[in-house]
Amino acid sequence: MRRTLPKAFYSKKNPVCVAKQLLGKVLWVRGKRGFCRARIVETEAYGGRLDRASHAWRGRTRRNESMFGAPGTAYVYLCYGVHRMFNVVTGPTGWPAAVLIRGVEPMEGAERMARRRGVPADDFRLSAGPGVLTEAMGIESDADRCDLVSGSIRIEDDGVRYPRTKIQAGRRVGVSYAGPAAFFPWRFSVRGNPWVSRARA
DNA sequence: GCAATGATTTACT
DNA sequence: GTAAATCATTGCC
Repeated sequence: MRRTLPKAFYSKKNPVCVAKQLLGKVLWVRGKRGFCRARIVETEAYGGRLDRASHAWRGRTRRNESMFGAPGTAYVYLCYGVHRMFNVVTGPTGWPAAVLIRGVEPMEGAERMARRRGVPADDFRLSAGPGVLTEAMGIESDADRCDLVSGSIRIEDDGVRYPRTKIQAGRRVGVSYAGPAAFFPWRFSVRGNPWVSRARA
């Protein structure tokens, strides 16, 4: 069983729900240089007017424009001038919310991913971390605003479900500047999975 | 216009 | 543990 997630999956107003439900789903990229699939094992929710950690907290800008776009599209931005971050836009059009994909477990095309990254295919450094998984899967800045329902990057459900006890919630990484929002338990990961990022506290 | 900084990673000491 | 890479955005003059 394999089905591309429909627009309705992404249109829920609360990004936290989508972040939890994305665990176990399969991210799929058909790039100029090949095809790869990987299971999502770590996510973070961002958005709404109260989330000071969100890029949209201060309102709409050229960078975060795509966060206000249609549900089920991509928000890709450059972080620290070095790494690309891949987010899934959620909520109704005009409502700024997104889910950052922070860790994926390779399923298909791992050798190609390994070549891009310069690490062994069975090494977690391949795709455990938001900045490295985009490099591994060949997600570039031109993927910003890409439609995840019909475009060359998609997310599908292959029936895999993690039991509730395997899902871990915790603080988001790298948002200590965000005041109370820094403590929101909006980071979700699969307990014990080696492809979850080694995040600092 | 200029300076500081960040939803990170890696290689150092 | 600390620092560098590297640039768009932001805030302040």
